[in-house]
Amino acid sequence: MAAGRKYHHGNLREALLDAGLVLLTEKGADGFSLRACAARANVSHAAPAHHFGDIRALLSALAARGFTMFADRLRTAREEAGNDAGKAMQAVGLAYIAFARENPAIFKLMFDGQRLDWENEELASVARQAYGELETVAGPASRRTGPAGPHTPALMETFLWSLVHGYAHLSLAGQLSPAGEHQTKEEEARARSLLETVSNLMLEG
Amino acid sequence: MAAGRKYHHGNLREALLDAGLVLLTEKGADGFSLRACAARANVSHAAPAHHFGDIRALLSALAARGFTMFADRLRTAREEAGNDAGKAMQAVGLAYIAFARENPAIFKLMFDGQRLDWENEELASVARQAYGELETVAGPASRRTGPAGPHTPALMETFLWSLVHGYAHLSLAGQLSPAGEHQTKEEEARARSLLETVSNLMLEG
DNA sequence: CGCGTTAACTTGACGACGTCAAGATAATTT
DNA sequence: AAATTATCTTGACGTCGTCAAGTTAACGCG
Repeated sequence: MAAGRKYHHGNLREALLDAGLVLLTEKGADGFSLRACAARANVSHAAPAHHFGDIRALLSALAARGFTMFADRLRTAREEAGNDAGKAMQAVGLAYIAFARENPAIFKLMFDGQRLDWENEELASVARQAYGELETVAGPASRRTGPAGPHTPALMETFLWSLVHGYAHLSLAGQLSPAGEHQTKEEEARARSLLETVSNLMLEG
Repeated sequence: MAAGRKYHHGNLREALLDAGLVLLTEKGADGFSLRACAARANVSHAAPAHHFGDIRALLSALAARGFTMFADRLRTAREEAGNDAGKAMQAVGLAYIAFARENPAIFKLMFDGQRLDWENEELASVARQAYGELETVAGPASRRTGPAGPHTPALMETFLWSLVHGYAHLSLAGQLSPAGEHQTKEEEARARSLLETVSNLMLEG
């Protein structure tokens, strides 16, 4: 057995999640693997199997952690924005995009859908929490009548969600800045004016 | 050497792309691999290396094919919608989402950004073409003044793009239908009313 | 306290993957 | 016809996720 490690780790499950989070944030999705997680937690390559049946379960638990951080971030933004519906919507939208840009690998994992097990109740629960924040700020945009039918709450939520999620995803894919440029500042400004426009259209249109 | 194959394929490059496209559409992203492409084209596992230096180059060429189909689809939708700006915007938006739902693996590949080589000029060119369709239908929404600053063309393009892309991506991630349900019909209707609302807000707001 | 049971972890193996190096074959050029 | 070059094969390497079997330590029970 390799040097300096006890047979019983004691808290391997959490240690593997910590390791996974570090790998994802520091090395990106390419640097992540089950074996790399195990190595970083100082256990053998097959140790994770006991706590997570397969890599799908590990990724789902990681995504759940991501959604928890995500929901916290959105909630904080909403609370700090106060009672102004427009400001709240903009703040939550910007927080959504900022989180994606600051945690690209985790964000992409959270919305993978292919590699995650959505039967996992913890994952579904924390994801629902994050969605709740969008519900809250999109709610005031709903009304009984509109130019093209009623603006139901569900429709306004999908509207806002699609918009900020699309912006975030396109930004991570490098589609919003001309090839390879790291124009963080400029993209931040674009996101801001986009959300100003959107909140105006949704709330006053 | 394995039975029934000639040493010189003659058109291996295209055959590999065909194979890749079939694998992606039939087996999904998990069923795709360089070796699987080679096997399907009836050549050895290392044959692709000569036409595509690495898997990145093969994926980029595949994505380029995807963007070509995509741009065609968007252009057709726009042309069939006629001169009504609202109808055109809705038609292109719906085509964007429909393409994603009909070609999930290719669509995800096209917007991966991690696995693609955007220095590849063919890829960049066809992607630009697809974006041109969005430009065309988003253009009429721009105006010099708005409630929150000017609605520049670039802003309206980003608006529309983010919205339809976000909807498409969330739909593929299974986030828009409650867990595992294949509500194609219902999601189609949701997309339709969403785009009606959006085009109204963008064009008349 | 001691002993058996069980949980936690290791070791080694398997097939599949992308990539590289070396060799074989066929088309092209001279 | 010979030499060169492009194309493709074969075999190998290290890495990956997963499985089976063995080893160690913790826990429950007499």
